[in-house]
Amino acid sequence: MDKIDRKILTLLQKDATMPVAEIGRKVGLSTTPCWRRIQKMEEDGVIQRRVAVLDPAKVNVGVTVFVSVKTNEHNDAWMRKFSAVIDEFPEVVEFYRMSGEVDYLMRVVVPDIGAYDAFYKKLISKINLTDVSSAFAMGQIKYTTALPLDFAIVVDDDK
Amino acid sequence: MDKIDRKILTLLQKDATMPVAEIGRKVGLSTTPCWRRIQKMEEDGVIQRRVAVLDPAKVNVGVTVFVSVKTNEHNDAWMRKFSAVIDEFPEVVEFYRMSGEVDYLMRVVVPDIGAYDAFYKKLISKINLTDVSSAFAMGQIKYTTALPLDFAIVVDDDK
DNA sequence: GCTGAAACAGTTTGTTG
DNA sequence: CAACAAACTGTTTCAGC
Repeated sequence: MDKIDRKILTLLQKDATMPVAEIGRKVGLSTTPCWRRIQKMEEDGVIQRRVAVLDPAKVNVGVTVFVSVKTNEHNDAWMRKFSAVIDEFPEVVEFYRMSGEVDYLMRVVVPDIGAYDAFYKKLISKINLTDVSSAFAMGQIKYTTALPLDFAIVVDDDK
Repeated sequence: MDKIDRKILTLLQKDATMPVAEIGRKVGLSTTPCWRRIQKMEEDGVIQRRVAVLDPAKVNVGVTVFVSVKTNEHNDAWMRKFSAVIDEFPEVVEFYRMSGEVDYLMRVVVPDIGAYDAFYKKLISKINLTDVSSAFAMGQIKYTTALPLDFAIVVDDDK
């Protein structure tokens, strides 16, 4: 991974439809070497996939709720069970195991508070949760799928 | 938006490189009408863009931190200022205005705790924040850019 | 409004400097 | 390694149903 790879990734994180020839032009490479670099980063799994990003409001999931869960079950089996349950809910778009006060945190997207309540009831019917608290977002000020590349390890082999 | 549109979006949210002909085959449509539907959803802004999704660990941002901010400044001007500051930090990938206890919540991605500390110092040097608390994620169990389509309004004009 | 085919653009591969 | 060009694959447009 060198500076050119980073530039390529920056461009692809913004717009994955950009022709390889144009990417090449922008990073100072012709089509073939640029294409090979992209190919390699896909093989290496640096680029995981290319996806379409939708407008949440336009598909009627304009409300985000952060759900914090505390539990007494601090074991691997329970975590797997919980993960499996969450996997079945497409409205849970992010799910983290936390350190500190809260044990798990998830981001849930729904149309409105009513739909959140329905989700909540369905969730607690599927798994026994000790302590759940919900925080509603009044607005999404920033959301990006683009990761910062400032920390990426630059190997820059020979030059 | 009808059931076919939803199927198309489901496929494109998973893999935006799929040829239109193949999408058509999967939803029971030939290339042209399928292409027109996709085109229309892009014009309408339902599909916002197509992006490359990277592996966080492979670009050295394997650690997620949720940062909660409470403030006394409950006015629009301050919010704009705060937003503008946050926009400058690529490590902040999500930023929400919250209801309840916490006023703002952001998700920050960094390589390690040291980098988080550097981020934190830089942040508080740019804007005066009353009460900041950080919660570290020990692991990302689920992360998807795919929104649930179960809530999307089905218009289904004539049929 | 769909199908099928033709025209076009972009990708992918191979040959050469 | 990069450039160039040929072959291929997918996209976009258009005529006919």
